Amino acid sequence: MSIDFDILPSDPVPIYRQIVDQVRRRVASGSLAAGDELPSVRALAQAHAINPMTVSKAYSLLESEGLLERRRGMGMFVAALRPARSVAQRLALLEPALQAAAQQARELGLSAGQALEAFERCLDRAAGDAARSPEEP
Amino acid sequence: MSIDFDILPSDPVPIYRQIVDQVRRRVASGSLAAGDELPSVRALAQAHAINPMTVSKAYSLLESEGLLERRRGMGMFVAALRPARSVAQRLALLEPALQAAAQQARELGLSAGQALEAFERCLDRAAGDAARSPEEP
Amino acid sequence: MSIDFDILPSDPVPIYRQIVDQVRRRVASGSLAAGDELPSVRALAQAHAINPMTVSKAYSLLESEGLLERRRGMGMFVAALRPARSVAQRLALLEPALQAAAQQARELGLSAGQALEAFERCLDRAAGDAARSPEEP
Amino acid sequence: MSIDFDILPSDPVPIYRQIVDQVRRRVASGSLAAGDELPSVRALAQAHAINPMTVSKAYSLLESEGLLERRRGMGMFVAALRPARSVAQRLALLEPALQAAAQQARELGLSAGQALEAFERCLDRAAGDAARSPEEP
DNA sequence: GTGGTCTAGACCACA
DNA sequence: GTGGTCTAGACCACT
Repeated sequence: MSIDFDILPSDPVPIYRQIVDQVRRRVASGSLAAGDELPSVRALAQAHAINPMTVSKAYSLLESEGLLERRRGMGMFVAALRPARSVAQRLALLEPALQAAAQQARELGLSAGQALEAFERCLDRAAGDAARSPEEP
Repeated sequence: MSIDFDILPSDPVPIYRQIVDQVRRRVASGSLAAGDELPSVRALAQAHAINPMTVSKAYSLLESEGLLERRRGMGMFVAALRPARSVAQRLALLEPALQAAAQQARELGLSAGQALEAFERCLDRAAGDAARSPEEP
Repeated sequence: MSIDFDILPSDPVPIYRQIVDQVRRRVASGSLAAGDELPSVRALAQAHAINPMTVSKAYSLLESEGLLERRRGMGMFVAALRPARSVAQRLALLEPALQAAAQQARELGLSAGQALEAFERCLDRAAGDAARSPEEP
Repeated sequence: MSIDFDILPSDPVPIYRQIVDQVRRRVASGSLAAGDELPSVRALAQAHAINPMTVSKAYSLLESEGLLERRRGMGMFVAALRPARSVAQRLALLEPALQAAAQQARELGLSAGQALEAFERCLDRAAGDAARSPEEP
């Protein structure tokens, strides 16, 4: 309930990386706020049928990054002093993915209009997939 | 000269994959046409300070895929009977990159409009970077 | 009031260990003398926002070690027959910390003189921080 | 020959941490210079009879810290642009260990002179342990 | 050859 | 209950 991760074991990007990336973005967006508790290593591992060490590795990375805070014997929490970032900062985090897509579109000889239209469809689908979209009432 | 690759050794996607993907997309778009010659393994390796075996692996993959043709003593060429693909086919190749970006945008709490706007800027920049844009004069 | 602990929850050394070590050293130096009362578990826990069980664990260790004495309903006291130790014994307790620092200094390529000078500054600062220095008026 | 680590499996500080700390200090001192290759994960693991994953964990931390650079398929190297640090910077790295020792000395009721003398003996011993001291001819 | 990832499971330490 | 550390060993990917 507090947070559900999308883990795709078959994805080429490693599982621990999927966790790291999702936490990063959710903290940036404020959907994970300072002080929030994360699911325990064991709970997350069991929920997705992955190894606890894989989860632990992700959490450790996020801790050494200053995004999470370990409270001994109690669990992992979103670090204090981690306010949600501004729209500009969040757009900067999105930039690399957009640039990669733009380069591919160019190499594929697609027009900007064609690429934008396809992206819009993807965005609609992504919003629909979410349990409840943050966009509309 | 005929073709310049964007190789980023520090990118998480392996170098040989970067080469393979770029060739695939350029053949799909027709910017590499049947019969065109590719840079020699040595030339490409030297130009980007990468291992010749890495280039060779990429070319071999593309050859076994039927996209390239090795002419002994002469080099690698785009195989005949490799017409550019339709727009729909090329959009399908672009899809994965767009979906990844869309998911990230959602996790970052960005609206579809904000994401689209940012993507448009990336497309403009990508077009500007190209020696000559395939879209308009 | 009688004794103030330096507790750093983020320190890699566990909290209960920080308490145990500080009590041990203060008893060795005589700054905690036989019969002195220690702060109650609750008081110490509240003062440093730590778990009472953590304090309790530290006190229990010190009790089983013979350093402290639990007087029912009254609190914890420094055990009788616990004379301050000799300078040589106290230096032996300091040794591990000095050896660790010496090894680090060597790995950092610092000369003995540079390390000693820096240590002297630390000692001065530590003396200054103390309410009243045990060395001179 | 290139680099030998001091690994003490019985030390309370975890093995991977011992490796991380030693690399950090050696890079700071210049005894490991930019571009130097580190022992391979497997070699280091075998030499000290520890698990390759333990070494790998240490190297990964150092990489994410920017101190080491992974060259795919070739090994780990000290990152470029990692000049040895100034004496002041190296003293700053030594500071925490010195402060801990100073606080302990104070709690033990030892005079600054007594602590300094003991530290000097430790430094002499540390220098003697080193194969060849960097201090004298 | 190199490092990366993941698993399964043990054991420890902390609260 | 929590996370941390380590092992043993498999499999993958890159050069």
